[in-house]
Amino acid sequence: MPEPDDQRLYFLLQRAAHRLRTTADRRCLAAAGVTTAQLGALFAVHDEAGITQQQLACTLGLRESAVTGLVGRLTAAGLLAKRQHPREHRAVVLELTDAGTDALRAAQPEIDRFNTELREALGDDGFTGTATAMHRLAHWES
Amino acid sequence: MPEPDDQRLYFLLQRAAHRLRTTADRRCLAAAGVTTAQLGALFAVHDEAGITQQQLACTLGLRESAVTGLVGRLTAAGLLAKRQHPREHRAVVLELTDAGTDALRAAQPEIDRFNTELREALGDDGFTGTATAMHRLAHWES
DNA sequence: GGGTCTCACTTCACTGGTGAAGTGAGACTG
DNA sequence: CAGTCTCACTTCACCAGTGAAGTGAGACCC
Repeated sequence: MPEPDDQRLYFLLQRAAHRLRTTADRRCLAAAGVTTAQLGALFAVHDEAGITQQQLACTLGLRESAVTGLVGRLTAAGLLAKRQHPREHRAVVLELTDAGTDALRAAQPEIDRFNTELREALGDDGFTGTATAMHRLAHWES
Repeated sequence: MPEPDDQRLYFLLQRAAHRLRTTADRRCLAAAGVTTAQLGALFAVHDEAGITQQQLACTLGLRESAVTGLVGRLTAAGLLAKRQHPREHRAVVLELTDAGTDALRAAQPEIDRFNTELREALGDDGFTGTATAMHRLAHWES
């Protein structure tokens, strides 16, 4: 029988996301010195070298101003490098430094472990079902 | 067939949570002048008048320092009042002001609408399944 | 009576996000 | 060729959170 709390999916989801985020951030900081938000950016640049900040914002689902900050912290940490775009004077292209690649490699096992634990916690069916639901919500219109 | 993205439940969940949060915040700000984080605190105080900041932190799943800030903004806005605890000199007890009650009432329809839309987007089964999963993750050990 | 302990709360430096306003070099127009 | 437009990026004020260190009035023990 669902309690009233179970009706308030929104608050439940926010709490779960917050819980997971702090846990994962702590682990990734210990393992590779980066947060999961930073890892997301590093992964995006790894998957598409020479990406612009605007494209990165779109990929991560953030505003450009958020990306300015995120990229600023990553370049300050020496994990990312900004270069001028060959054709578009306003744009910058982003690339991983060696240290960035190292950080990505150092974090990978922790990410895999975390995902495995998530799968164990939810069961295979719960895991894929939740992934589907999250995908739907992330791309939900209005 | 699940794409590789669907394997990375963590990032998917963070994106969905972020998406929902910004949308819901925008709507609640327009309807009642408060964010969903603030609504969470107001609801908690409404459900348990005379709650302390420590209990509130526990209820919301936050650190006490986060609650200091949250309560500070809410008292500054005149939605919450701090009083001295009758027996424990260090503690403060929180209570809703009339304006706080009004804000809660103004936000309620928006919350209900949002939850209904969520249910429509996921389907009844998806909704309850997701709620169960979120509940499990929010109370997950380690 | 004085010293120490307790512990709810606060403060500080930081990450990470929004949204609105600003910037400025190149393209485009007359 | 001067004026205007475009638009990727930046800046600013704000909200929301962590984690570590600090604070201080009352309780407790000699």
